[in-house]
Amino acid sequence: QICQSQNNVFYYATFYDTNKKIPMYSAYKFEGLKNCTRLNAWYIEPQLDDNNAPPNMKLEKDVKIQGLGDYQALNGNYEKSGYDRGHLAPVFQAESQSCADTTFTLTNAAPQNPYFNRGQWRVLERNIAKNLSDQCLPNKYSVYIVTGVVPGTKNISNKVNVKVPSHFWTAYCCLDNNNKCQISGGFIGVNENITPKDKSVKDLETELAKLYNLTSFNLFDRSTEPPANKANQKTMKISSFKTKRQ
DNA sequence: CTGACGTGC
DNA sequence: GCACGTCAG
Repeated sequence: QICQSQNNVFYYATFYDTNKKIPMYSAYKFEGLKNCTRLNAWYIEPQLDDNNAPPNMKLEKDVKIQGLGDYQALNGNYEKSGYDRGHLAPVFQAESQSCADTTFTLTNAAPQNPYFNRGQWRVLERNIAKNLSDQCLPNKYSVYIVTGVVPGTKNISNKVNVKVPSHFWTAYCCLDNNNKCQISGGFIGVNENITPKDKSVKDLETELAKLYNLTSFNLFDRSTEPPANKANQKTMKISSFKTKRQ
């Protein structure tokens, strides 16, 4: 579990698989379209490979620790792989420029078919942002989005142990003053440039439980109580995994 | 940094 | 034509 931060300010949360070296999901709050610009570099998270490192993302060239890359993907893993570093928490839906900057960390990215990333997935991110802006923000709902992947069996390349997702999915939930979800929905698509399928949260949970081989899977916190307050006083609703055994 | 590419509007 | 999200050099 990583709370993505720069200078100790936290912007969103990621559940990262250090074995497969891709995130399972990123969860964040949507506050409208901000026209943020993109970085042209990707950060990494030193604390994954070094327990003593502080939890702020850094540029790879500024990190000098032994065993770098043992527990996370590095930029070189993606080079000439034929895959994009596809954002989970996207730039397009970021709440601020600093937030957009912090999405450029490899723990928030997974190998994505470039035509899918730049094609149908991009269209989906934009459509969701527009619908949420029209339907939820004017009502003063708090909008939470969680975006994740289903790991496939393929590695990004012969020698590099970074798993290529079989699917990308995303789900949103608009909470009213009483923390009740008033508007919600989701999408899932295979990692090819095919239009992702529209799903209710419930149907998406059922499909994901099957794909993850879990007994149940909850995208959003079922409780009406706000979750433990963390991460810059944002009440982030994190999806939860319930595994058969762990 | 710049230039380029494919997608989709 | 234009915006977008990337990549290569």
